[in-house]
Formats: sequence, C-alpha cells, structure tokens
Amino acid sequence: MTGVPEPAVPDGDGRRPPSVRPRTVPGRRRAEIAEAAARFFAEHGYHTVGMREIAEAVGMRGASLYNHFSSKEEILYAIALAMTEVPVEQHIPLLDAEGSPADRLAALLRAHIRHLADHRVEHLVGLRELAALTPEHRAVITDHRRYYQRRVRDVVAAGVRAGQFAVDSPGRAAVAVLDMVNGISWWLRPDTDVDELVETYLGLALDGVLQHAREDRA
Amino acid sequence: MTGVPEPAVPDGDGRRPPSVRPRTVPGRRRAEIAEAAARFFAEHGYHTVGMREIAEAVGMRGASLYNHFSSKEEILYAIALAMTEVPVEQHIPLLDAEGSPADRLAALLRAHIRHLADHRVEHLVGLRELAALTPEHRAVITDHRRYYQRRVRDVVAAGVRAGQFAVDSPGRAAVAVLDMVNGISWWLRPDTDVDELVETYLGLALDGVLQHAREDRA
DNA sequence: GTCTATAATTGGATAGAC
DNA sequence: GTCTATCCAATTATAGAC
Repeated sequence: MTGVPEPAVPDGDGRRPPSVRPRTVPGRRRAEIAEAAARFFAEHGYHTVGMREIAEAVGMRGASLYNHFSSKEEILYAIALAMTEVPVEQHIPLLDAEGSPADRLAALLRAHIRHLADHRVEHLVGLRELAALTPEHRAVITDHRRYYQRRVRDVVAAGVRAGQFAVDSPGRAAVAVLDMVNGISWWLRPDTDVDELVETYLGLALDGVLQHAREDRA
Repeated sequence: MTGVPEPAVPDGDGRRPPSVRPRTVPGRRRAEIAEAAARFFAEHGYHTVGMREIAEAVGMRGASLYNHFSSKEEILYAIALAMTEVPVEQHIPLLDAEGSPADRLAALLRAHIRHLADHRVEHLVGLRELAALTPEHRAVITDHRRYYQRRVRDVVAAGVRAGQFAVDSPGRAAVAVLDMVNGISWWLRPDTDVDELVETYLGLALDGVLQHAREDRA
C-alpha cells in the first residue's frame, strides 16, 4: 500500500508534491515496514511487539529499521497519521461537493467504510494505540479526528435543516454514527462482503440513527 | 468501588459467597489498587504504567502490590473481568424478565450505559487492552463478550418477530448498537449528564438503528 | 503486609565496519 | 542501507528482614 506519510521534506514551494511520483516510489521500504508493523501492533499490541520482530518480517535486522524510521514511535505515528490524513484530505471534499446533505454524507460514509475495510489493521491500531504516541504526535492525530467529526456534525445539522434527518442533537448523532462505523474495525473479517457491509451501515446510519426522532419514548 | 473480582477461593460448596460480606470487605485493598491502576491504564496505556506508579498512588511500594496481585497482568485481568462479569451476571437477567423485547432491551441498555458511565476508565481499559492479557484470560473475557452479544442479538430477533423492530440482520444490528454504545467510553466526560445520555442513546438505538428498514436506498 | 535491595530480562537505540 | 555487536535504561518480579 501507499499512503504511509513521508517525513516532511522541504520541496519547491513547500507544498505537497504531485500525487504521481516520478521515481520508483520513494519510501517504498517505509510502507512495507509500516504495513508489517501494523499487522503485529493490531494483533499483539504496540508495546509487546519488538523492533526485531518487525524487522524480521520485512527481511532485515532490527538496527536497519532506523534507516527508515527514527524510532518505533515514528512507525506508529506514520500508521496513525495515514489513517487520519486520508479521511480528512480525500473524504471531507465529498462533503463540499454538489448534492443534498444526505447524499453528501452517504458519499463520505461509503468512502470511510471502504477505506476502513481496506486498511483494517492500520485503522484499528490508529484507534487503539493513541496513548503510545508522543503528546505532540497525539495532538496532530486528535486534531484531525476532531475536524473530521465536526464536519460530519455540520452536514448532519444541514440535513436536519433540509428536513432530511430527524435528530435532537447533531453532535451526539454524529459521534454515534462514527463510533458505530469505526467499531467495524474491531470485528471485520477478511472474508466479509464489503459491498454488503457498506450498504448495511449506510442504512443503519442514514435511515436509522439519523431518523430516530420518530416517537416519544416513555 | 466494589466489583473487583476476588481470586477463586475454595468456599463451602464451591459456589460464590453471598453478596453481603461478613468482614470489613475482604480485598478492599485490591479494589483500591485496581481502581488506581485503571485510571493510569486508561490515561497512559497499560504498558507505559509501572508497578511503582500504581503503588505510589495507593501509598505503598511496588513490591507490596504482590501481596494483593500475583502480577501486573492480574490487575488488568481483574479490571477487565469486572467489566464483563457485571454485565453478564446483572444485565442479562433483564432480558429474561417480563415484558416485550423492546422493553427488555431498553432495560438492558439502560443498565449497560449506566454501568459504563459509572466505570468509564475501567470500561475503556477493558475494551482497549485486551491484547495485553494472557491468552487464557483473554479467552475468558471474549467468551463473556460473545455471550452478551449473542443475547442482545436474540432479543433483537425476538423484537423483529414481534413487529417491534425492523432490521434486516439482527446480528449486524446488535453489533452496531453495542459498538455505538461502547464508543461512549472513549469520549465521556465527568460532567456529562448521564440521565440525558442514557435516554438519548436509547432513542438512537431503539427508535433509530433498530427501525432502519424504512425505505430503499439507491 | 510492608519494607529495602536486587535479581533477571527485555528491548529500544547506537557505533562503526562494510 | 545493511550488518554485527553492544550499550543502557527501564521494569517486572523476587528474597528476605521486620
């Protein structure tokens, strides 16, 4: 997989390089390492996995990992960052596209669940191992997540104004939907039918959680 | 708090002692230790917290902890076990009581969310640090969780048969509801109004997720 | 049941050759 | 960029006095 954040390299005007890379994919080794590490972290937990174990999985010695990452925590950060940067940079624009609030939120949730299913272990690690990040790195991740959540809340609120959703608290509903969807990464199996999964959860979210104000509960 | 599982002590006929204990609460120190440990585990992660740190929080030295728990992992196990035994032993009977499936599920969810809110850090640790348990201990916990989930699925299915719920897949819906509810432990604040929280989530679950089959999505 | 002292191991990270 | 060899700090757990 690509999508493992590269270290910040000064570049032309300081902006991100075009997505079509010229060379043979710089940091391909980084991606391999991060991918192997994510598998181990997901299965055994960040702290129980040693650098030697990760190294062995990609065919090198522990010390050689430090040619690609400055520390073990940097590997975890790269994994967690990829799991928040992609949603923010690629899914959030779906909320700014044409269409009704419900259509735009549906597009975002579709992309979100597909991304989660395609990167299940990374997603799980990014959710679960936040405490192992340095405070600075953790702040970056939580900022991304807060922004994402805020944008979802806003489109829910827009849907309420447009008469498409019926919820008391858009903030609560947004959190509930995201928790429900992110919960998938805890139990998803490789043989799960992702198309069916996506449509089921779209129904649970858009026709369920976001339509819950239908009758009074005692 | 009470509710920290005691080690298995041979007792009369081999059954659990009556819940009203004779002495000055045996293992009160155990409960204090587990409570302090859960706070640290929740904030910094299991592996980054040392026995010395836990010990200091309860006013003793690291070595003295071993008079109450045989290992650090035993502390974690006690925390995780309390968070699955209470739901199974105290909440599941609500599903076997009188009333319609929706009423019984409402009672269970109320109890579940209240328990979660009353033991937020323990609940979070029990969810997040499963990988740090020994395989044997982890198996006990996951067995409890699977049983709980299965019982929720069954009452959802009963509600569908009774015409109270409208879902395609009771299993999927049960998982979605539990993920949504358990997500609370990640963001709950001490100043949150728990009564309001409980009723909001009952609405999201019973009138939302479990009523989602209302129209066809393209 | 708590203490001081320490054993024993682990595991992240570095040095320096190639 | 990878290797071998090693350092060094941290930490769980134990021994044994009180």
